[in-house]
Amino acid sequence: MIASSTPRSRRERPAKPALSRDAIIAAAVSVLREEGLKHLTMRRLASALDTGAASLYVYFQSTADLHAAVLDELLGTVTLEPEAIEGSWNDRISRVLTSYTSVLIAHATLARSALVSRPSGPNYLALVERLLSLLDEGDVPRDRAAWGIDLLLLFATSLAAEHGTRGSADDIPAQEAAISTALRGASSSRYPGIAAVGEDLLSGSPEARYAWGIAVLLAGIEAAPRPIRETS
Amino acid sequence: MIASSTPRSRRERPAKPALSRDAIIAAAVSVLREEGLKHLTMRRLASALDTGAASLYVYFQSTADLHAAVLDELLGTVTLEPEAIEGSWNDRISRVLTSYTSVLIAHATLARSALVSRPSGPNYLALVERLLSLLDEGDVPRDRAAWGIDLLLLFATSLAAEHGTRGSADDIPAQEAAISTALRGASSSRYPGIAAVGEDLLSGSPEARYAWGIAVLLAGIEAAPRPIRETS
DNA sequence: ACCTGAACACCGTTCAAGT
DNA sequence: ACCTGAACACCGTTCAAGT
Repeated sequence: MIASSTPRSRRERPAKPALSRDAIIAAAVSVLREEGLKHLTMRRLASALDTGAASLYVYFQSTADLHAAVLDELLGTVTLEPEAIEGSWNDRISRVLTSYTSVLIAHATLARSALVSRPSGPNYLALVERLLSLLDEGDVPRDRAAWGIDLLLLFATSLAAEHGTRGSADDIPAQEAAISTALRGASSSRYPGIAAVGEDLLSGSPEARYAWGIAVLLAGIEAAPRPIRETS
Repeated sequence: MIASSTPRSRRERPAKPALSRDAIIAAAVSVLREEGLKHLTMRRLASALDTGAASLYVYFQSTADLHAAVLDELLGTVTLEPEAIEGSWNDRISRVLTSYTSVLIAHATLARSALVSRPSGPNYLALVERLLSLLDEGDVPRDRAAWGIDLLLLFATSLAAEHGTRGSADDIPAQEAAISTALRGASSSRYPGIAAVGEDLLSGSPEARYAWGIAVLLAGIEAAPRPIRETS
């Protein structure tokens, strides 16, 4: 009578894959692509892997840890060597950063993770390396390049974070309308400066503003010497 | 027998204050100060106000909406007119932005809200107004000032968001150690640029880096003309 | 109009117990 | 060592019902 639990050996279905750090990251990326970061939770991911949430804690200490790993994975798709070789080093830096930003924007909310916990994986290092060499091409002094990269990446990351999750795409117009109304409605007696500048505070496409931002940073990095801490 | 529910009229305790947008914001700020944004939830806030979470939805559409209101409230404490009148306009701008950043840092995670949904309340407008006038003092062309303010505030906000919630203060050293190890461990054959720059990628106090960042932006804003979209 | 309790549909993380 | 189910302590938001 002992119905020995036949192990139903030959797989009856896609053979539940063995758990591993890489397998989990792969599944996480696919959940991210299909449902967004909001749904990339330990529980949701576990169910995608046909296991329980607790099992994931063998591989990741926390949700933040998981997000960092996923981010590093995505950073692998950044284009470090743009096709077009012509163009100044400025242009090439700008293109690399644009690629970085669009990867982050595509995966929305993830950019905010990047802001909170700086990545330090191999793909991030490769990006830093590339930026360093481009700044070197432009004869930017090494000490400024070192700090400048932080600024450039912070800017690119922030813009992605901003665009990233302005809620669902639906309320972007609503929100811009709010800001726009606030600015336009600003009484010119209380806010004369704002009234004088007017529409220009909001003008320009995101792309134009982004490009100008990079230009400002590069010009500034070339112009502003690093502070010298000297004991007079 | 009808024990008419005596309204126990004269207050037996601090007289539950009437609900109102302002009262809720005040309570929210105090929860924020005492427990941090992580605990500033609809439910927690409701219980501080001795009511149910559902009641708050009469005044705020969502948690994001609530956070925006709280942020605007805090922006009221930014120092727009530093005492010391001496110093260049550069210094004064730097001081205003520093005040803005420290307000955001003090209330940690909130900076991330600022990144996602740009504030548009009166206190934010006052800040923009002040920055405009300082840039005007520095003879920065109006069109560049308009876009430049965005850059300056984005930078200040991002830095606050970065410092804001690197998890609990405990693991900041751990995280910096991770980055530091990653950078130092970077094989000099694979990452020659990083190896060459070395420690300098991580050098400097946060304050020095912040100050340099502002200097870079101001120099860049003065140097980089706005793009002209001309139909040749 | 405002307020409420209860419900729906979720979370992260821990832990004792199994293999 | 790895995996699991169940539990603990929470969430945001909606809704019918009350005042």
